[in-house]
Amino acid sequence: MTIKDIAIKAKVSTGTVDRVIHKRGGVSENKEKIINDIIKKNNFIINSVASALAKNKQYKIATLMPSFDDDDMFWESPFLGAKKASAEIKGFGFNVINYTYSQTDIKTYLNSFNKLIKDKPDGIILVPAFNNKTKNILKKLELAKIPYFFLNINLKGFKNLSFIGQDSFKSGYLAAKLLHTCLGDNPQILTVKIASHLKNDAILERIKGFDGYFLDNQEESSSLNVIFKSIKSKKLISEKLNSILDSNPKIKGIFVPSGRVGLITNLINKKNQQNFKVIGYDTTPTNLKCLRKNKITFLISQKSFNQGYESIIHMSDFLFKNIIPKKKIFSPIEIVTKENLEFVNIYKQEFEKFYYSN
Amino acid sequence: MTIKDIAIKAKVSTGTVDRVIHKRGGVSENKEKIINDIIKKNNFIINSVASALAKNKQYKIATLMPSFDDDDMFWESPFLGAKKASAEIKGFGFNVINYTYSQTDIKTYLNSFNKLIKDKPDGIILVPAFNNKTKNILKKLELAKIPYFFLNINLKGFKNLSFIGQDSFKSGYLAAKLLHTCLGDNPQILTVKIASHLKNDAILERIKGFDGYFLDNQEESSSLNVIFKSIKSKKLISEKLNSILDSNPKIKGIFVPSGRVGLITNLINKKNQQNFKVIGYDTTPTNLKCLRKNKITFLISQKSFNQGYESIIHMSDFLFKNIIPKKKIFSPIEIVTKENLEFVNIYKQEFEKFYYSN
DNA sequence: TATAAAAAAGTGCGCGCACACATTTATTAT
DNA sequence: ATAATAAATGTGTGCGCGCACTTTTTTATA
Repeated sequence: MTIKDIAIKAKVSTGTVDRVIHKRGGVSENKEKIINDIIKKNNFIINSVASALAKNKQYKIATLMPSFDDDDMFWESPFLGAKKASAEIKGFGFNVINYTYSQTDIKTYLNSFNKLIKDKPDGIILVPAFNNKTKNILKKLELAKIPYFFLNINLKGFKNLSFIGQDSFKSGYLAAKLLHTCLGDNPQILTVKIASHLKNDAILERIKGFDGYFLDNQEESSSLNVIFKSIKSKKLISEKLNSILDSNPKIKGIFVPSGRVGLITNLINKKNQQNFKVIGYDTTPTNLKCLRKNKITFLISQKSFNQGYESIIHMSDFLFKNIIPKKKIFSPIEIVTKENLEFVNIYKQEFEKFYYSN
Repeated sequence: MTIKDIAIKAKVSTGTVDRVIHKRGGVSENKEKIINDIIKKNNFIINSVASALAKNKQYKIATLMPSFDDDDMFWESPFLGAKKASAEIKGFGFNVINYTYSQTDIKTYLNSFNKLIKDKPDGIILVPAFNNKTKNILKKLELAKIPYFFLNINLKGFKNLSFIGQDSFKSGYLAAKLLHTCLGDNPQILTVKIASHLKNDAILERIKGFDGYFLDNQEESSSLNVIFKSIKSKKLISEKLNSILDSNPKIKGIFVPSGRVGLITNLINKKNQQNFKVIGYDTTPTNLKCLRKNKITFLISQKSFNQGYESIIHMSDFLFKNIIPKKKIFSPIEIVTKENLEFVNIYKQEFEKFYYSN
């Protein structure tokens, strides 16, 4: 069934059918009804392949994400996910341009944003940072009526079309549940925080979720916390950490509400290791290594590859088919252990192999 | 960059470029080199959208899966996954026809297969059953040179192009790890089997994996098993089950290597419930209900929605782009708990909403 | 009733490619 | 040297649709 077929059935021209399908107006009521009836009856759906070709329109989607390096590979995943989606939709006229910034250098953030704007993209995928500055720059987008999604990090009070990421509260809640299940009632758990965490909404939400679980499921719960100013002086962290663990032999679990969990567990003395159930976030190479060595019990994955992928797909669906995405698109909260870790980044691996071999 | 652009650069016609791209032969060596160099240099990738339109070819993919009903909804997921993929690739000329059979009635299996064959599909996605009969019918496919994938269940000794499903051994291994982590060393675990399980390779592999874990990680391990002939007489099962649990107070964990875990846990007496860590398979509605009520601790998901989806996508990539799939495509082994269950079928939910509203 | 203006409906081209067919050039046989 | 054949290369059409443009029909105005 094609537009032509419909036109013949309805005894009109293809132009009229086209007008009805795209609601361009200028069609008499009765003909519109006839055409719509035929469309419904035959379950006609526009051939998006032919549509894309005929439109002959080039769309630009820009992404702005933190960069990745050997020290922190986290942001490689969403980048590759976006790449995969880009490859899929290229034939439909979509060009995806990727910009990056350093999470510790606001200048790079603003610079990249300004470059990005100059491209005049049709849609933007943004991992927001530096909340106060974001307000200003996003005003530009709203004035220019450029739709944008937040990826991974959700800021409130913006007119982002969608947020694609994890429900951080619930992921913290799940972390608590896992430790509770492993350690039994009223376990002594050490939560390891880093000062910069306390500025990160997602991490704060995880902690809230973690505490919330025990509030919901136990009569009382006491918690043990340690906060490190920075992760630079590893010696300092190591000393402090081990002294806490030594002097609190009841501690059976360690919760690190960030992707730094591997770094932390590597600083625990050998003699202490494996006495604890350790749970943290993100399947970075460092963390996976610790998981393999039983230094970490569970990792909670954000499925950031999928987040990157989905963000591009949803944006293209919005631009191309005018499908309005949900305000919040939550990615699954995935539990990773030594025994299923090989399947975790399976799509990423597949894609890398494909992409770099082309 | 289009074929035309390449033709101009290489000072040949588009036909010659076409011949090189599709390796149709009949092009002189030097021109072929010139053209290939331009393609590589410019990272040219064929526009599959235009290609699909020009090919003007209709592909048929047939699926043959077990049917689903209120009693067992498991097979709805891969069906919907396949539906989603179908919708995506329809514009590329793909028509997906779904056939079903009853896992307890071999006639329906053969009937559906014969119908399927008559469609002369270009590719087939098959959930195999009745091993001995499968051998015969698949010979027909091999004679007709119709490529086929196995979905979810893998039989050995066939010329299936690919298998898409879970690594059952490893999923059993993971199940053991989870119980071990929760219950500590040398836990008493009851494994609940049903006679029909023992004919199911996947379930046998899970059990192997489960036992394998304890062999790998403990000095010694004793195991407690119960096998039920059928799941029909629930009263019988209930009595037996509770008597075992009553007389073995050391039992702290229950392992059901199949999707019947919800049914089983529902038959445990109230007073006993929640004393155990229970682990089983598949996120069927029944099982999810038990998870919500804390009757089940962990479910291991096969991600069958994705399996259905991926199978169609890989088949279409093979038929359309001649991309040969891996011999075994393993789907992630997903751990589901009460706290992350809402995100598990998120794609399925999304799709259902979309599909049934169109 | 004639005419202008607006609304409705129709027409034709081109998007990038695949493929059948036509034409040109090179090679071999006579 | 010429015809016959094979190899190499070129040409043209159409896939289904979107959109600009043209034509026809209806309605409003003098």
